Amino acid sequence: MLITKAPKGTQDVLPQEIYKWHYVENIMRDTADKFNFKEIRVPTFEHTELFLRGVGDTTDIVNKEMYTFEDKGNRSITLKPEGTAGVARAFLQNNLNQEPLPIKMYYVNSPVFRYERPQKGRFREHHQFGIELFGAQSAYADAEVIMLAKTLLKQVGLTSVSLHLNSIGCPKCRPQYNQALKDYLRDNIDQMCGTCKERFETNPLRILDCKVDSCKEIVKDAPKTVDHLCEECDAHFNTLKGVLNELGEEFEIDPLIVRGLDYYTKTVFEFITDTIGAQGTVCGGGRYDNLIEEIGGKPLPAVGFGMGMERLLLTMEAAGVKIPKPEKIDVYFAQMDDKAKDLIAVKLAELRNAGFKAEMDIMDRSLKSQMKYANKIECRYVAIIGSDELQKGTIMLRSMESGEQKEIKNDELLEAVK
RNA sequence: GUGAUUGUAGCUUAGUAGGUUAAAGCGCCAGGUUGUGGCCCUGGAGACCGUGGGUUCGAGUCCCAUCUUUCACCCCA
Repeated sequence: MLITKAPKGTQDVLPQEIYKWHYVENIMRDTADKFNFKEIRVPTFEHTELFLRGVGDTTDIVNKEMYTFEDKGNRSITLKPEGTAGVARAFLQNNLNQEPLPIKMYYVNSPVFRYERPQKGRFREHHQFGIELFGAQSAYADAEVIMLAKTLLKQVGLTSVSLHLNSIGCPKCRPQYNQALKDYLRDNIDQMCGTCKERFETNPLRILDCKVDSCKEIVKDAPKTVDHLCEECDAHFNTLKGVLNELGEEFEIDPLIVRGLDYYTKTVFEFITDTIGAQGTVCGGGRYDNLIEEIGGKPLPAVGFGMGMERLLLTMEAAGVKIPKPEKIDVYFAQMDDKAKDLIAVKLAELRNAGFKAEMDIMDRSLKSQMKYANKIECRYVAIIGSDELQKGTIMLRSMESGEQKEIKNDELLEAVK
């Protein structure tokens, strides 16, 4: 039984629905291209160490959600639980910092693995589109990345996915903020949940993200990161907000988004929808100025985001976005005489070479069945060749839309189906 | 990891208070006289009733376990 069942939390994308994926993938490529980002493809798995260092070994993702195993050479390998670390690794390994900066890259349909309990909009394997921009510290880089996401959403027909923005500061201002937060929480920490008690020591920032009601209540009036930014971070954030306003983009400052990956600094943002259930973050990203250094490179600023294909598709469906169906088949060849098959094969090749989408019967069905089949797979024309036509050197060409049918010469086919 | 939920033909479902050969619609395949689709008609294939135990003379229908589905928590795309 198990061998005919996909593992929990994974999904097949079937031939009948693949056009939906192609549709958004094409828009992603086009949009990235307009912003002059270039595609990068990196491995599906990396050395576990990369994620421990890059994503952070106190994060939930690394702690309990990674698909980690030892390969036959005793290397610890992990299926990537997010897209950025692998790209950063490739950036360093291939010395892309020696190329003219900034380096602007994207990836499409990149599989991401996390051991989670599946639910609506959440899977053990999902696919991400993502953007990484290396080398620019300007807030205009943040704006560019955010605008790319925004444009993309618009291109796929989504206008009501809201942008939530925050700044969580940098290593310079973080300690002061953590101090302020701890000072505020200290009196109430007893009433908070177990994980928050731990976070209080290891990563107080993440307490802001806690969903336990009692914790949320306490956190509600906690100091905000945006009020404790150092001069540089504050200026950066103000510039970003300024550009977005200038561009007429709506956003909401959400002091509680902190993101679950340790590499983020300064800007963090999410595009959130309330139409697809509890897992409403369609796109999440931010600035990660420490990542490159963290994994062994010279310090280099960077910004990026990841966008979930499955969630995007769900959101589009919820919004009633109409995705164009694949093009019809131009010509289907029906045969009523074995001797016609070679001729059909030749005609078929001619049509295909000329750029048409064409098929022939390879099931040896009756003419009636061939017609029924042609109808089901949606053809513009059926070209019928039986012994009569074979003799006369003609083809019976039937329009499946109008039902009209005419006999044409063999060599008139290309012209007739245009 | 926690809580709840689901599991009958490819799909959507029906299966009486447990009782003989498990139904239907859609889909699929084939026919409906001489070489032809979309409607209609007829026929056919297709289900070890998720799996493994148990209760019972007898279980798709009851019990247990397990896997799976779905939703939520958590986390995140």
